[in-house]
Amino acid sequence: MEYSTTAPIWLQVATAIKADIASGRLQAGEKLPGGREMAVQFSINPNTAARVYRELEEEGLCETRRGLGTFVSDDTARLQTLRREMARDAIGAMLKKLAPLGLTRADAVRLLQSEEDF
Amino acid sequence: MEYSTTAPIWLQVATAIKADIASGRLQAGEKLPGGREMAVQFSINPNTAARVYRELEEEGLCETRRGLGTFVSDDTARLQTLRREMARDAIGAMLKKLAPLGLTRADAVRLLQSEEDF
Amino acid sequence: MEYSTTAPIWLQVATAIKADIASGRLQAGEKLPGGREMAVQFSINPNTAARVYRELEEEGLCETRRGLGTFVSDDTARLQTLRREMARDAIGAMLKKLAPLGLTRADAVRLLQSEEDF
Amino acid sequence: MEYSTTAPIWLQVATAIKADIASGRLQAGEKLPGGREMAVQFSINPNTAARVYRELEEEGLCETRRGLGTFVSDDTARLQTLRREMARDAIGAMLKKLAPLGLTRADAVRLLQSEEDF
DNA sequence: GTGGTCTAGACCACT
DNA sequence: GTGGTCTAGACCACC
Repeated sequence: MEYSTTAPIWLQVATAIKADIASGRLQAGEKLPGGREMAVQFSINPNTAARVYRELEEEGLCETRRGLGTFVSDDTARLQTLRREMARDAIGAMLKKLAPLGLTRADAVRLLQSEEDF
Repeated sequence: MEYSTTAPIWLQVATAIKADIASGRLQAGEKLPGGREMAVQFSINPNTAARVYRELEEEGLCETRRGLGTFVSDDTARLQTLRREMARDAIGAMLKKLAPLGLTRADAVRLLQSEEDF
Repeated sequence: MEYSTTAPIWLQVATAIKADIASGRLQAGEKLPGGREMAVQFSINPNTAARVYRELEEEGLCETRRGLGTFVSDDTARLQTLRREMARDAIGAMLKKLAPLGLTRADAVRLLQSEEDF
Repeated sequence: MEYSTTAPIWLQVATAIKADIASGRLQAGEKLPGGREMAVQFSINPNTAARVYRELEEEGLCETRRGLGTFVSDDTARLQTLRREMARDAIGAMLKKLAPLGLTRADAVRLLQSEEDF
């Protein structure tokens, strides 16, 4: 058996910010805190903060403008894709857990439509 | 922000065994490996293995009979409940991730029924 | 015939503490000595001390707050139940010893009301 | 704190036999098994069996007749006293447990007369 | 062989 | 400082 290890901090922070973007708490084009400021907010090293922005940039969710700072992408199509990716991931994870119980996608639909409060 | 830590080994192993019980890979009443044997299988200390069985016992999924070993509970009602709990958890986790995206249970149903392959 | 064995140390200590809680020598919400301190007081290993607190916690008599310590439950209803349980146990044990002598509960009442000093 | 130790086997066996005498399972004057026979029955050493009879004899509950064996005392007054002693002990033990709960003999009577099933 | 108990000592996370 | 986790190894009781 393989034991799980903690995800790197930069990934945890990046994921949190992705969630904020997908949910709209961070708007398209909005300015993100600078590296030093983020380092304080998240109690991390400035180098780690930079790693976070690099990750978000590579995913096309942020843009860094020299001398101005880092901004949420204003590519609404990309942002829309992000939402779809996250929904897709959430559903995929559920189906992956349900499968070993012998439950299919149809079963999931049935359970969701049942009156139980999940 | 709170950073995640690794789940304790005993919990990871217990969770893996729970999954095996829920999926039927481990049958009701079946004997589980002894503490020392499990310690070898999972590369853990016998005391940690005992911790695993204690957890499963507290959840009513195993029974330990002194001098004989530990066995999967033969309480089929409990086992059935376990399956329901796990399905419920999987669905609940999904809804929790979908909510911040502005997606409801009805949206989840719609997405599951769409032709996309998740 | 089955010969009696000594009760495990953790149970003896737990029982002593239960008695202190039931008698009010330990008040609801009161802080109990930390694991290491208890280990010294009772001349046991810190791990055994932890076993004691685990037992008391499982019985709902203590609450452990990480980084703070272990405290007597402030659930007065539970504490009241404990008193009733202990009284019930004491009476049950007596009746169990009296039964083989052909003495019933009514006899016990009669003996208690007699002027003999027990 | 003082930890309990196991009672000596001879005492445990003697106590078991006392209970049999008090309850009438062993009648006044009845012959008890010989030392070797008892040793087998209780899985103890013949010397330990002898120790058991010595104890019972000192308490006036048995009589040893050279060449014949050991017999339950036919002193019915003594046997009656035994019954009273045992009842007294049972009640005394109960009161000793009730005292720290702030419960008196009168409370014990009240509890015994209540409709609860102990 | 099994699990149950106990000791000894390490490291980590939380407060 | 606290409790939580993990390791290592001992001895006992039960089957």
